[in-house]
Amino acid sequence: MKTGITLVGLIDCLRKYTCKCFGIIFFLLSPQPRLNKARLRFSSASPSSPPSNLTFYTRFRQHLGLQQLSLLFTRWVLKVTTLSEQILHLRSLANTRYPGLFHLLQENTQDSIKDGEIKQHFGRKIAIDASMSIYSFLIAVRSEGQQLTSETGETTSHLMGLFYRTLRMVDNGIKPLYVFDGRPPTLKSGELAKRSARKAEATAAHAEAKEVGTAEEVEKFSRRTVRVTKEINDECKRLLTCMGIPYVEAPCEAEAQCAALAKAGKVYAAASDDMDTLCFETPILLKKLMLSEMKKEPVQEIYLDRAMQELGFTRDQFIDLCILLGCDYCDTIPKVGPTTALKLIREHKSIENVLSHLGPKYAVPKKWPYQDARELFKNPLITDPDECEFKWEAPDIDKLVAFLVGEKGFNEDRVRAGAVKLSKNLKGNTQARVNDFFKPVPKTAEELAGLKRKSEEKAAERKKKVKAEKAEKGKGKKGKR
DNA sequence: ACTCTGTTTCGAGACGTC
DNA sequence: TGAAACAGAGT
DNA sequence: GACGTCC
Repeated sequence: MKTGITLVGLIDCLRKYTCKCFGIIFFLLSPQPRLNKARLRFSSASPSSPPSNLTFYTRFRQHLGLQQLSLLFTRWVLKVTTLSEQILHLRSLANTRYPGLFHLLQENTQDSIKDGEIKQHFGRKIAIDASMSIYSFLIAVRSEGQQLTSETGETTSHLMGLFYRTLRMVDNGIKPLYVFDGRPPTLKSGELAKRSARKAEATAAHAEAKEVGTAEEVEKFSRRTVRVTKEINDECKRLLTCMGIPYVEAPCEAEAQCAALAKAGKVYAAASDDMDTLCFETPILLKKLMLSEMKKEPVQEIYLDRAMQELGFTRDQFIDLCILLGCDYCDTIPKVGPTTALKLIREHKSIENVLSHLGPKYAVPKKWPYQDARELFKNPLITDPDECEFKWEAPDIDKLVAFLVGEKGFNEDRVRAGAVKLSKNLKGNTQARVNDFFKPVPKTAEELAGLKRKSEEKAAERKKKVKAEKAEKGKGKKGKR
């Protein structure tokens, strides 16, 4: 036995994770196991063609440096191979997200995307996907790799993140409305299966790292095993209630509910980094809302109507475009990327027409539920926005302190200071709207500037590429576009 | 030349102090 | 999980 | 802006 996972270690692992051996196999077969790269050598299995049982067996035997494996172990290997095929299958189903929609809008429209500052949204109500935020808090709010905890050892990272982020928003005059996830649609099951496989992988890798890996590795994998549990969600809801910040529960996807609220005019916009939200017809999408102040990055404001208008698309066409680009619900057609997708929809107007005019070069996935995906975008399961009651109220300071300080061990002064901010900004609530006077003004000046910025950026982007390659040579005259 | 695809790597919160 | 930057392949 | 702390 030279290096690598020991047989004992592996079996031990298996024992711990009987049902999760998915993870281990996945990990072992992964083309580039990140952990123990040097020690796991039999990793050349390509994702497209799972190794045969024999190949796997042989590799494994060689790896362990054994003449032959016991019968029991052989059986295990067989089982493993079967599982691995399933996993690889799952992986091949991996649907890509929208790597392109944002860029596509950037490059093909003039002013559907506007950069701004957080201050511009003073006084506005904004819907936020709570689960997304909470998830990122659980991953990011850490100290020395460990989540923050109360004295009793309960995680408090999510409360920490939610509390201060909400404070910051309120401080900027934003009235946040949090939207919690319900049950995911069944069409998403493929995606979810993929995720759970990944979780299993991470869990196994995490366990393995704890045994033989470095602290960094352990930390890395611990982040990947993060899950937003019901308890965590409930605590967050409780916190929001104490803070006087409203929330609603979506029957299904929070993104869809956010969009519906925005569409109905209940809130000004949906804030999300996920372009999916646009497909649910939010008139305005705010991207990178919270990054701006600290990192000096602008808040990106995306207008759906302008995007569609400039692309010359109807809503149906826009959705079809998004489906071609790739969404959570179904795969993409191989060889159809952003450029081709745009061209196809422009030419044929709908996926149906695209399909009937599609050359034989393109292999449409056999099971391609684009109609279902479309349906989900057009008629998502949501609660009628008119039935959503939400109000921003004064914080219940006593309860807030009891909860955060009493139960979770937060610093009392900080919590009280936060509560003061909440109360103070609530007063602006009734007055609000002072900034409405400002809005029309920037429209001329800023949009002009925005437009210039846009075209400059685009020009710069293209020139960068073109110039970098061609201007150097001095060969010069290729005014692209 | 253009497009699509695959690989790799990194970061992901918010606050205050210095 | 994903986004960005890069290299590679197919057309 | 680079760091340490929050719990």
